[in-house]
Amino acid sequence: MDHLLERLNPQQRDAVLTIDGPLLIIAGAGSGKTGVITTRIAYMLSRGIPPESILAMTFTNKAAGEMKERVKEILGEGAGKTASALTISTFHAFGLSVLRRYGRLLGYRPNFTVYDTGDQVALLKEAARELRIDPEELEVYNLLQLFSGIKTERITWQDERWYAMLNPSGKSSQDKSGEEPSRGAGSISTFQELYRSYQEHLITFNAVDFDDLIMQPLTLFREHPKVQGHYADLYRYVLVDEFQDTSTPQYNLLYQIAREWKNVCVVGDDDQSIYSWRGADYSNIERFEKDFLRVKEIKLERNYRSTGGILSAANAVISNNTNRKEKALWTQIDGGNLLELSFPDDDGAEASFIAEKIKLRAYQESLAYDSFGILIRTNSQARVIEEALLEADIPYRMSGGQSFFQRKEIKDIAGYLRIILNPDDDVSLLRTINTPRRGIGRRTVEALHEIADERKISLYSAITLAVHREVDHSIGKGPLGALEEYLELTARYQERFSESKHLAATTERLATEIDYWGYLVQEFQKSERAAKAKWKNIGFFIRSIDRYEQNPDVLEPTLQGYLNRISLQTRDELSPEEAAGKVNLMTIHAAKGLEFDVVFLAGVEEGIIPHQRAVEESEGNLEEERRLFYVAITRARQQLYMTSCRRRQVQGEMIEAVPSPFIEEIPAELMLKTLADPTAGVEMPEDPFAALKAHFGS
DNA sequence: CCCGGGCTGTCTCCC
DNA sequence: ACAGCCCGGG
Repeated sequence: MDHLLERLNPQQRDAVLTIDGPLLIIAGAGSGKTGVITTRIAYMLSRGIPPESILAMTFTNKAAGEMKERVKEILGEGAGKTASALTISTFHAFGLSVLRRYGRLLGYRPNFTVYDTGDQVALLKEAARELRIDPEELEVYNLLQLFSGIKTERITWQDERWYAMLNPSGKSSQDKSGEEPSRGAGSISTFQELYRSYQEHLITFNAVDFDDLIMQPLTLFREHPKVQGHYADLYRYVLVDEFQDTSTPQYNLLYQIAREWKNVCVVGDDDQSIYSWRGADYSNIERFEKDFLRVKEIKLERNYRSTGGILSAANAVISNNTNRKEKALWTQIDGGNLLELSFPDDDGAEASFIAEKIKLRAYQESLAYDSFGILIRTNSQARVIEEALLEADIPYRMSGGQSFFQRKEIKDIAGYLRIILNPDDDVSLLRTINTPRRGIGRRTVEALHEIADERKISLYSAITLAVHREVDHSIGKGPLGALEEYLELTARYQERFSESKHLAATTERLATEIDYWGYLVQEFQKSERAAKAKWKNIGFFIRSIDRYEQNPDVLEPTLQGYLNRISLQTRDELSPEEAAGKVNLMTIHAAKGLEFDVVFLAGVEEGIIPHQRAVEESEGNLEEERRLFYVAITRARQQLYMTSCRRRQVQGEMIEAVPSPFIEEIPAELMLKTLADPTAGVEMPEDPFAALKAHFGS
């Protein structure tokens, strides 16, 4: 322990040693924050604080896993058990565990399902269909954002600025083909009705959405003080990382847990707050100072990551923001290379510039590919870059895009698992009822809906009624037989999953029994490769279930435990092994907390960063976009390349592009403006590794 | 009544 | 260019 403390600077050491009372750590980018947090936890344990009484909240599941690993490392041999007894999780995962334990007090049956965004969309469309509102006329994603705001009490129904965004001018008002639309989809009362229906359906389906994972535990704590007391009593030491990105309900949850012992340490950096669109509010820092009296504040301002030049550029950019805690990040690392800005002709040229440059530098400086990061503002920028990397034979990983678990083929199989666990989950039922095809089409599903809507029961119950002829219906003989088989299949696997404790093997059997492979072959007749790739993913999925079952940290592996876990994994987070030796391509959001020797920031153009929709939405968003730019810059250790295309392909069309206004906020003397060709004036051998190979004789 | 082949709008960021 | 949806054949 002592030697660890010696390695820290005075502020860091203070942060580690202050374990009692409220503590606010303002940790600038690259200030060694993660090390401080993990050392602090290890220090607490070394002082004899039981691991069960420590709660640490992180921002992503990956961060939680890594924190646990690092604490284990610090503690050394034989401390695995101690580390496992710590509670380290995201707010959402924590809320989920509370609901799993006490949800029945709120009326949840123990097998409830967690809906991700895709499920929410499906549910909303269902609700609309039932209210005879044309889903075509709804901007479902915007509407879900509105509902989220309502649920988390961030906005009220009176808040008019939201409606503007839900009524895109000139679109919904034009009726096609002169026919009356089924219902006006743009009025407040319609939205309210939809919201109510959305909520009712969640309850009927025994399902929760992400916001429920925070809001329901709060309700639980309010209505059952004993439960609140249990948690408040248990967690005598609480720590929150990325505090600037906590939302108000998350803060409230934290407060309910920490207010008793008040040993609460929050770590954050207001300059890196980049999630306000999902409710993050860094004014929680001020609330914290008011709610917990005599808060000790420690600022970590020494940066150990970046060269002086990069840091100066970052500082200059962020100083344009008003309303921030004054900070003076400094470094002892010298100025380093200038930042480089170039202007490729189009996004294709940008991509090949990046690929070439990586190849060249990897060769010239023997840099490993994983020391490069390519940052993008939107996922749509990824494709061209991926193509260039493939073309150049550069191994890479795109992270932060669609999660593995959100792929269609995975959601299909997971849909079966979900319906087996919770038959009332209509969203999963609709997904699986005719996938693979079993002859149940639109009409049959409509007939089932009629039965279900009338009685306010789930579709699964409706099927049961129909199959057992306990209700009048118009379903034909063929489809009815198919429905019966579907019922039998799910019932059979309900039994198998409860009997056999081997989840992975049972899932494999299920995939075989429904002949998912045959379905893939059928669906992808034109591309056997596509079918094979998807089947391979199913294999990965089954192995991931197996890993879950084998994981010693999971005390009692269950189908529900697994499904809950994956529903919180909304983005691909690669393990260190998977990422080794690969160039990292990701959005700026996904890059928060990471660092690379060489960083490429692609698309530094007006409309991309700052993003057009962000600035249109509200004036205040410009500062958040600037913080995003700041986060991007501060990911770089040695060198930062920025590219601003002259033209760019947007939705198939080539448009003229203009450099981002943020570029002008970087002092000119820190930046080198270059032409696009990276190889200009440098000789590249045919095989970049020929010289090395010759040298080492391999 | 179901299925496959053509057509259309689409993308900000994510627990 | 890609997923989700509409329409005519079986």
